Amino acid sequence: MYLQLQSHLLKDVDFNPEEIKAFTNLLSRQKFNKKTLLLQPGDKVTKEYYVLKGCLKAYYIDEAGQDHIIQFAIEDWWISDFEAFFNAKPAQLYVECLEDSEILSLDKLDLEQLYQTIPKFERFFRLKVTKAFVALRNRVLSGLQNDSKARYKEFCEQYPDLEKRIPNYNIANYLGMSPESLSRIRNSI
Amino acid sequence: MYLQLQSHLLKDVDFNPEEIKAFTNLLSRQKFNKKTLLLQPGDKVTKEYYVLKGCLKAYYIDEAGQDHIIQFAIEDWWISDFEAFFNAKPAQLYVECLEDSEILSLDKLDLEQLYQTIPKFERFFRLKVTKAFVALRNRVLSGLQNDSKARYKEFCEQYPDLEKRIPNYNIANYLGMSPESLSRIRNSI
DNA sequence: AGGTCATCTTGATATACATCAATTTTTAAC
DNA sequence: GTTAAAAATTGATGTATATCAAGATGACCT
Repeated sequence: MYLQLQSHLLKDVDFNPEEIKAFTNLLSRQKFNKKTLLLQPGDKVTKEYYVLKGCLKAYYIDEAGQDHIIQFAIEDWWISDFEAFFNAKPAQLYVECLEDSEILSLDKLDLEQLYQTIPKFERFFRLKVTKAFVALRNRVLSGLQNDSKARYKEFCEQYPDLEKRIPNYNIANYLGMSPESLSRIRNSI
Repeated sequence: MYLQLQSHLLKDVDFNPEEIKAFTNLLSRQKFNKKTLLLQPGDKVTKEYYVLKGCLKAYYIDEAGQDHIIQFAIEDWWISDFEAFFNAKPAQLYVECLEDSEILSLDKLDLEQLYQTIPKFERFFRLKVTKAFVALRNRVLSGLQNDSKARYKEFCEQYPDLEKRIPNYNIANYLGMSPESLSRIRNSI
């Protein structure tokens, strides 16, 4: 059950079948329609979400009313308001389905307990955060070092699956440029 | 011994004295002069560094020969090429002293072993990475949402100790603007 | 199919900020 | 303390990209 999740787990840490079972037992499966909000600011964030199928975005709306996309998630990715999740603070982000999606949710309390009984999971999630950290660092670097066109090209190389699937204006937002600019860039390639 | 490190450890996880002892036993202390490189591209990264005293920067030089500062570190901060450290890859970054500095270094192998004997340290470093992750996320957001002036103001609020201590052109680089712009901004405030 | 709404494109204008160049101020070295 | 080197400032100009506005294309609903 959840074969893709299973290989996702085994990619980083060699769990045995019982450990995987213990983990999957904690998960609950749900379907959500496009435009559904899994989280919005103020919510108590008790879960993180693994995408079985579909596409989501996490974004933030600043004081000026502008929204800024922090991450996308498609199949085999995790998404949530991780800051709120880890620090037990209310959400600052929206998490919204860009497509009809099928999600596994993992509860924070269950996870904490799992850490106690099987410390290997502490390792798994440390590795996961570390990878996310590196990806973010590269996003910062890309922003400092590249102009819009180069940033877009890099995005396409890194996330070819996202580029096909996600509307222009969402990608532009993620890359920190206007939809008009992205349109011109696409045209010029 | 290493009182500041001790309280740094206890801030996130309640270690007992033996555990702290086990940790500090792994550390080795060294002094470095200003401009010394602790790491440079190609090095095997076997250590991460805790700053007892001084100031350092980690930066990257891109294909165009431009350098980009990824992080600063002063007293009570950790610094290294974390991507290389965690993934056992050769360094991509330079780590350089901006002042004469006193450093504790922690070896990766020792740390891995410590994880085995005292899993609490796995938790400690997971929390540390998580915090760094959130800080980076905010840096991305700040870059997307603010103009140069607002970014500088935010930097000053967040890191008042750095702002005083680090040369103009290093801060400008970190914030992704030219030294000239930062100078004008400072003048206009 | 037709109509409505969302998304994308294209052109004209505006602006924040980089770049270049020259000068002043600060720091470091002997 | 004098000189050299590094860092910071200031002004003039250029450019990437935002913004504004209008129109074209595409998707979705009944």
